[in-house]
Amino acid sequence: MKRNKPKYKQIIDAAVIVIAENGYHQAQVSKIAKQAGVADGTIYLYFENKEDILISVFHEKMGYFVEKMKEVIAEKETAAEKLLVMIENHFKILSKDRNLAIVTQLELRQSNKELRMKINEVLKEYLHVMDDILHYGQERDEFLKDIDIRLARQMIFGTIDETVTTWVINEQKYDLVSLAPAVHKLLLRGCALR
Amino acid sequence: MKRNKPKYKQIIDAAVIVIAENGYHQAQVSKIAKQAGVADGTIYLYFENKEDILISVFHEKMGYFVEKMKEVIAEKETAAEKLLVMIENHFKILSKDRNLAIVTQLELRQSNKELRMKINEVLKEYLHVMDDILHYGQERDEFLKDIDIRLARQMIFGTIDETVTTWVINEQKYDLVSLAPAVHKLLLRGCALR
Amino acid sequence: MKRNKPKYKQIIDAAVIVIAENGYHQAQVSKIAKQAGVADGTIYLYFENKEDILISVFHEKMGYFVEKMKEVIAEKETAAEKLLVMIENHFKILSKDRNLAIVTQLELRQSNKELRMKINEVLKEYLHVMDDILHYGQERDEFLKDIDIRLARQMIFGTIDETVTTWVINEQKYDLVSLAPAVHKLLLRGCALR
Amino acid sequence: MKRNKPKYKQIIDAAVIVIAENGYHQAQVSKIAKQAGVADGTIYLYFENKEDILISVFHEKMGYFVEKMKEVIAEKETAAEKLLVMIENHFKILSKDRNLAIVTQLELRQSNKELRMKINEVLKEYLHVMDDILHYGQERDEFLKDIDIRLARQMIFGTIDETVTTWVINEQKYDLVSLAPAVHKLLLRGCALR
DNA sequence: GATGAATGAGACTTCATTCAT
DNA sequence: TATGAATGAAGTCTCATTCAT
Repeated sequence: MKRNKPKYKQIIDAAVIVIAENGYHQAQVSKIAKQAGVADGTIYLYFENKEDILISVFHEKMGYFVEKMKEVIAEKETAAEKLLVMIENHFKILSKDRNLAIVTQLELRQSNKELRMKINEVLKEYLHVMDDILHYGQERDEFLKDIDIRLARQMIFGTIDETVTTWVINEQKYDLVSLAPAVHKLLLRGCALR
Repeated sequence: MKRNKPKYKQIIDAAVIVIAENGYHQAQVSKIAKQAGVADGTIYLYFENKEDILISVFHEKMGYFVEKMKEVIAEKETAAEKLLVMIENHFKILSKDRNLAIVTQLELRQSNKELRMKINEVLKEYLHVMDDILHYGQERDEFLKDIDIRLARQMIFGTIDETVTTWVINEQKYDLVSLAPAVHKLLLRGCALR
Repeated sequence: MKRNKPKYKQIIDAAVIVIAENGYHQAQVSKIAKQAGVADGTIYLYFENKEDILISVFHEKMGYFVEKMKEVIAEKETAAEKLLVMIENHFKILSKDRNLAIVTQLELRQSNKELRMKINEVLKEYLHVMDDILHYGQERDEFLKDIDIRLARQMIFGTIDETVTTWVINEQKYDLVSLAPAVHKLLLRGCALR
Repeated sequence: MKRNKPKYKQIIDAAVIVIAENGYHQAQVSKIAKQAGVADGTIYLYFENKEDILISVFHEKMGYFVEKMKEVIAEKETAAEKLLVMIENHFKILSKDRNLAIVTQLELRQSNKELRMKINEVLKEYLHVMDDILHYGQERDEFLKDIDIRLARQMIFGTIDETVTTWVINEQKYDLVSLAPAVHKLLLRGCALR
């Protein structure tokens, strides 16, 4: 399995750095190879083509993401708490790896439709985690029964994503993680007084 | 003023069609010219360069967007109603012009960072409209006083945007406009029972 | 005769200014038209094509050049004196019209082979003036009988031309005309002590 | 060092041939690549851009030129002899490589101002060789002490250059090298009887 | 005579991918 | 396994010239 060889991860990590530093359109295969300390041709021993590198970047990082999420969520009892730790950890992981944040929020979105479709496939697993929390909340009578799960998930993901993107665009100059409680509250309670 | 000449709009409209049908990276100037029924060189009598076409597409369409929004919002009394018509009209406009929806939600996001920065400039005006509604709601004691306006706006925009994008990715096969009330309710009330 | 209409000269003069200020390759027909205060299309009522403008520039200016030369030369008795006033006037005319100097010494030489061949045709008349002086000098026993007229003319023209070009490249920052006597002496006496 | 790899010289030589045969403005990169027997892209492994090819052509050939000159000049005792062998060799080198003659005398002069400035830098070394001979001649009391070195150099270079250009324009149909003694005599003795 | 909007051909350069070593 | 030199397709933009008004 190529996935487990050292050069595989070496190239993935090089890709994140090169894309973050140079932007998606300036991340040539030769630059990634140089950053990874291998020859251009070596890339093709581990990846089908350039697109495969980018998908693998997302796959690899998102895999860790979802795994981590499931872990922290399982430790909490209520749906509200689960949602909070999910938001917190989403913010934490991207705060810790600024390059990854730039790559996922800005650069990878410049890829073509086809690549983005494949990225969305990977994303789905994360979206399912959100759906699970929502169902769980409804079952426990924490969340409204009549909300449309898909819409609620779009609200949650859209809000989190927009928040992170705004933070990245503003060059990460404020603390993202500390926004988690307010975002959490907003998602739970909405804007209205009631 | 070139902006008012018929060929200007002709080219803008051609660009939307070509980008929607072929994707951002396959929208060559020659294709746009052909679609617009003009010579390649004519494009450059009306636009500085290819990027200028794309910015102008966004500018032109978003200009209409914001104008329309301000109009329908002004007609409503409460902040809640204003928010509802904003969501409705956002969905309506993109539902009516499916090509535009594809272009704004998927294709234009593939542009490089520089172009996206310029697009963001245009977007800001729309975001201000959202801020205005939020402030207005707080003044009228419709909305919670302690919510962070920026976060709330990110929730609103993020949710709307994510909803439209999901709809476009699913090839627009369900009715977007009819989702407006549910999205509106979610944004106002959140997920929780309270 | 178009040559005598005011717009003809207007365009010629505009061409000299535009070429001097922008360089040969940046002297577009539209710029010349603008400088001349006419529409692009009007150019083509007076000139066949762009090349025709450039040849005409040279023709028109060189016509004056040769005329002036013949005039001042006729006033002198000896071949040596004739040569001196020729050099002096060559330097004077180009010193007075700095734009023309730039155009003839630097810019017009960037034209293609074909155009330069045509320019050379125009130049020939000037070269004949030099030949005439040389023959006259040999007849009067002022000049060596055994020199090859063509080579001598190449020396005279080459030296004058190289001197003017060096002066233009050095941004005309010293007085060209005052070099005339030294150049004259060099051409007459050569470098050697004898 | 790319300069020493075989393809580097291969491309330089191809450029000389293509420019001589097609003219400066018709010397497309693709033609040069074809003539050199490499792919278009290969050109860019050895040269920054098209201009770089042209500068390199001049640099490479002129380097040989100056080297050769210094060599033959060193072998002669008197300034007059040095001048003679310089003229002879200038004529010889260009006579032997007719394509190079066309390129240096006609085609490369069509380049833009910027490129010509860079070419002039390379030329300066050759002009210094002339200056050295002139100084040497003055020290040895072979040449007049009161001549202006720069003017004299302009005479020498202007004459040689004009002679070669005339020969190239006349399609090289007479023997250039045999003109060397007469040119030499002219430069030394001038036109006058004394 | 005068205008100026429209035309459309043409070339430099990049970079993902290959393959002989 | 690993290398890296070589490949070659493909697109933006300029500008001389035309011609309907």
